[in-house]
Amino acid sequence: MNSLRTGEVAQKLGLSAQTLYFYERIGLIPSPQRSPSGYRLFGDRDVARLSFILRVKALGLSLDEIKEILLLYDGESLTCQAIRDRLQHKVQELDQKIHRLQALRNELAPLVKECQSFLSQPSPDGECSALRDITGIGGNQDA
Amino acid sequence: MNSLRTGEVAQKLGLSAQTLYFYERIGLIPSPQRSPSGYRLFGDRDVARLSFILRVKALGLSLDEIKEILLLYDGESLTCQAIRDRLQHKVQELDQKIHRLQALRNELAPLVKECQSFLSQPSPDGECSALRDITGIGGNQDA
DNA sequence: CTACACCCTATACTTCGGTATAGGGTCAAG
DNA sequence: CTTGACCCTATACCGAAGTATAGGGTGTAG
Ligand SMILES: [Zn+2]
Ligand SMILES: [Zn+2]
Ligand SMILES: [Zn+2]
Ligand SMILES: [Zn+2]
Repeated sequence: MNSLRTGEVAQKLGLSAQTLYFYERIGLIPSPQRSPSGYRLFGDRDVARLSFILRVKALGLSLDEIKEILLLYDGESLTCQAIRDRLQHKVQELDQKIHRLQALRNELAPLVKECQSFLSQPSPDGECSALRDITGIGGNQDA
Repeated sequence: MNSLRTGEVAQKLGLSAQTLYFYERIGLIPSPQRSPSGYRLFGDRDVARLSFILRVKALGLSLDEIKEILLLYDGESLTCQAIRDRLQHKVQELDQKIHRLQALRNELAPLVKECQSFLSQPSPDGECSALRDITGIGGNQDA
């Protein structure tokens, strides 16, 4: 029975009003009721749905993935299995992303070390090997 | 003395011509010489610069970060220290990103496990606790 | 009545690293 | 001379998740 206006919901959930419009536009939430003058009135269910969205978003799911889950929910076919499949898929994606980033990190880190040791103990030829490795050119040079 | 046309450079480096135009537009590479009829003619230095860009991009630096380095290079102030600072900064950013993703992963994984064990051995009340945790609502429900 | 806070819609803009398209020019072979 | 491969510019578009702005309506307090 209690209904909140856009600004109140935004305040409560830490969103902007624009974000609420946006979620409505992309079909993540249904268009809420309106007051006679056209103001949105969000009921408890609307707010609960938004809370769910934010909770799951914080777990790292994209709005599209959340929308998929909510479609199942709306169709009353949101099962344990469906959730499990999606979360598992997401975990795998996260693992892949983590591995890729670690691979990059492990290529970058040695170069830093190399530069570091060169800075503390320059070799006689005056050129850091990491700098040379990266540029593939050597230090500065013209034409 | 040998100069390549756009398509040849693109072919050689595994880029599209559009990408070359794009790099030129954003100032990553200088506008190369032109033939009398207006065709781009990339010299050895141009190709070397592009190779550098691709090499460093493969290390995970953004085009903006690469541009910064190239500006130093163009100003002949590309030092070991400058490179080291940038790479170190990047490594730190990668570390942060990795940690964030791992935190997400570690929040998600237990939920998958919970659903998994519920699927193999449903509890009497017919509701998976992970499903309840996530939705904050329980299974399906209306108004 | 008027100021002000709040609300509405529609549209454009943001970042990033390009890709796609439209509409035209150049050049060598046949 | 025409065909076809190549080149040019300018512009729009992609995904993701919004943010910003313009231009207007509503509701209440003084
Ligand atoms: Zn996926
Ligand atoms: Zn160095
Ligand atoms: Zn940074
Ligand atoms: Zn479950």
